[in-house]
Amino acid sequence: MRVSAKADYAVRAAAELAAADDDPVKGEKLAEAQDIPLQFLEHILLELKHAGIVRARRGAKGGYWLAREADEVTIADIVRAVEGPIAHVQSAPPESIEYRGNAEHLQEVWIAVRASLRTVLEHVTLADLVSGELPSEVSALAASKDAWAAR
Amino acid sequence: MRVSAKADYAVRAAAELAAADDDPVKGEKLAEAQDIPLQFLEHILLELKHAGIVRARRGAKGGYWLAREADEVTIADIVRAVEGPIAHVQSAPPESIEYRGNAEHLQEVWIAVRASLRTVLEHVTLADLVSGELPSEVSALAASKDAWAAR
DNA sequence: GTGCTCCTGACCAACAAGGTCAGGAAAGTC
DNA sequence: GACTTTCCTGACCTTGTTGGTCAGGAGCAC
Repeated sequence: MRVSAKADYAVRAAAELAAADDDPVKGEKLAEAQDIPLQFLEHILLELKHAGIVRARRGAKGGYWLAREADEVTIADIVRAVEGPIAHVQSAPPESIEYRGNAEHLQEVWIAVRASLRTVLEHVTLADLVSGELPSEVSALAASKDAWAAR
Repeated sequence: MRVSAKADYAVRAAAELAAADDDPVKGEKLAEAQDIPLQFLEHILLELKHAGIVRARRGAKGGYWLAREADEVTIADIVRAVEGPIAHVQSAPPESIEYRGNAEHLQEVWIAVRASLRTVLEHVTLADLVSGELPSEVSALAASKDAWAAR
């Protein structure tokens, strides 16, 4: 239940691309802006490219840019591109697991876990992230005092 | 963003203990009831014991039982005992990370992710799980059509 | 003392995380 | 056409995690 460095880096780089608004941005500039190891970032950007989220051109004047508008790319898209499916249990989707005995209703719990993750990740777009205007359900979650307490 | 086999096993075993209601249950019986490799399960139960969730006695008539009432143990307690903190980013709690440039608001997003996980995991108790009567927010999440669709 | 059951550490193979290194292949510039 | 720039790709590396197994010790009950 943790967020990998790769996913965090990917979202941060994508946020920079969203702010650059279709102008190609060099990998090196992204790496500097977000303090990410360049060569590692290049691998990540390649994955985002293969997922159809980002485009790229080589050579002078080359760089990376978003394949879609910033308000049509969600955090979930990016996390899935680099980490794979969200909220799998034992590497399988929760709807495919059969539980027995007293754990029978655990499936519904894991489904609810996935649904709750989706309500955040699929509703925040890169445009939201850059502008800081998160969807109301999300900022409500982040606003409660409890949300900031470690546990 | 996945649920490990260990966490899944731990919750399932705990559900069996919750149903047994303070009678010591042998590891072997738990392993059979939930189809978990016995020796692996013993390690997991040990972790639950160290976390103060479970108690145990050896010898004939020995076994495991819950240290607290089933309605006072949440899924979050169990997941934390075996997987560590929920929703850490790059192995650090989201409230401790500083984001720069266009990713500045990413912190709020990760905080919201953690909060949304907590609304599920901290509100479902073992008693809820065994009875099948999940808290209304949770069953609402699990009930929506979308929640069961793979993506 | 003799089983029974938990407790614990050691070990193991496979894989993921988080990178680095080295070179190739396009795109633009002169 | 040569040269530079920048992306593209695969190979490699170290460390830790996942998902276990194995072997023995320690406490409890009879």
